[in-house]
Amino acid sequence: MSPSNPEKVRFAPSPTGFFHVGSARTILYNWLIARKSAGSLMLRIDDTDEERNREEWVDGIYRAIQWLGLGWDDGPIRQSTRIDHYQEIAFDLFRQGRAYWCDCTREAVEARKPPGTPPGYDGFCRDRGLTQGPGRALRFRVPVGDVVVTDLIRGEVVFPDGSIEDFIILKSSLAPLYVLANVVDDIDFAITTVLRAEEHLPTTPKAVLIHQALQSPLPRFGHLPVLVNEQRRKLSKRRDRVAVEDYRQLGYLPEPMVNYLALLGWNPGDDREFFSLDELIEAFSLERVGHSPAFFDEQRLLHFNKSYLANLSPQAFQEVARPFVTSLIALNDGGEERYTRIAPEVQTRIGTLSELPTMIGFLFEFSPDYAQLISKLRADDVNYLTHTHQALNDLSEFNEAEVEGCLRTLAVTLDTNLRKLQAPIRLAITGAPVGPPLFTSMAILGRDECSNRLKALLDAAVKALPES
RNA sequence: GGCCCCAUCGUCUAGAGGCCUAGGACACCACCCUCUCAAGGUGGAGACACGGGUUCGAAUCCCGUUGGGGCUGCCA
Repeated sequence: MSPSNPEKVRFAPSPTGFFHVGSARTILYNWLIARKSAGSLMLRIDDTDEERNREEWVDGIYRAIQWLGLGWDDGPIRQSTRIDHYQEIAFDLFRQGRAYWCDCTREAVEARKPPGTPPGYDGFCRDRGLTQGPGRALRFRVPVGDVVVTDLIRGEVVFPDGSIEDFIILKSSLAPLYVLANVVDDIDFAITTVLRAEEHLPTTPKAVLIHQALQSPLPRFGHLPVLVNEQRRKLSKRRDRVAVEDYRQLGYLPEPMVNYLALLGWNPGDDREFFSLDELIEAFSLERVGHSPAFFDEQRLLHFNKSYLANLSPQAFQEVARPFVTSLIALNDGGEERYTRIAPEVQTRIGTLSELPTMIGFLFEFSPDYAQLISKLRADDVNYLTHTHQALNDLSEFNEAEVEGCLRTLAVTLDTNLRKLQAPIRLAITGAPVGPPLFTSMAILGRDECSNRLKALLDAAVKALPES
């Protein structure tokens, strides 16, 4: 695809909660368009609703964008600092007869209409010639005629005459509403393309109308399919786990998150599924964005995370994983070395970094529930453990190869196989039936610690089952 | 209720009238590999919502039905 004209796009979240994955996808697509066209992305904080905004959410937005590895070229600008400007524009609209003051309460509007009538404003104050005053909001006078929205993704969407009510652009408190503020900003900052979630499509004709009233050329609009949960409902901060921050804490990496998000609603047209940011810039195009809602599938996200973890260099893996185990490592004098040795062994065994402490904790602190371990022992296990304990003590050298050789020989001697023999040993050494490779783990722990752990389980077992 | 959007395996999707016996990926199942668990390898099961058109020919175009979703706030 040949480079197009530089796009000026914007990402305009409102700080009313945790930054969520839908927002992450929206800024990603905007960012990709900006980069691909050698244009720019503006970050705009839509904080006109002082009731619901909180400063910590603003910080959350910055942090999340940074974590994702994205960024912005212009801003951040705060709509809350431009209130006067929006008001001036609104007053202009009033002076031009494109807006009128209205003192109807919601209740009054409902009371006027016959029961069962659809909700919505009835235009009561349209021609009352009200002037500005307390309790009066400013409504946009929607002109007669269909409104056509040309959408980059969906084509022409027609909103028939009469389907758009006279909507409020300034509250009675004179606080501007978001359609107005957005249009004014999009004009002032010469935004060329407005790319946002599909839930905004119904308000787009209002934006178009304001642009026309302001005699400003329209930006291009594009509406991305919404992200839905298992019940196929729009992802909700209340019902669903959607906070980018949550995924970060669970041990998801930003690269697979971005990669997964890119593919939710867009596809490259071939079978590729792994993309770096640069490759995304190269491959991305709005033409290949889908039309239908997409389920945010954690299972698939996990797959991407796991793949990325597995493909990290051992050093890189150690570094990204370290924050999840620092306190564990500190528990043991040789903790650092143990961590370094075990890290490569678990790299392909975890889906998220938060699984790490459970998987390798036994190397740093060990206080298993022996009663539970004993309940997992099978008939021959005490015998196996006894022989293993002895054989390992007799070993001249204690390293991974020696331990493995010893146990393989022992398995033959005991007329069993390694699979069966290692099971109780693993329980004794790691405290769990599954985990990292056993021989490596034992070598890391050293002979004494292994011996102690084997003995401990043996003693506990003998005490619990005197007959064996 | 009104307006709008959407409709291919369970999920994300490929498919822009014949290349489709519908392809890939996740998940699932089986087998192989294997010190457990993973990873890796091989194979399997699994979808064009329905009904009418248009056409020599439809997953692809049109209409309708059904289903799902979004909006319907002096929120964004």
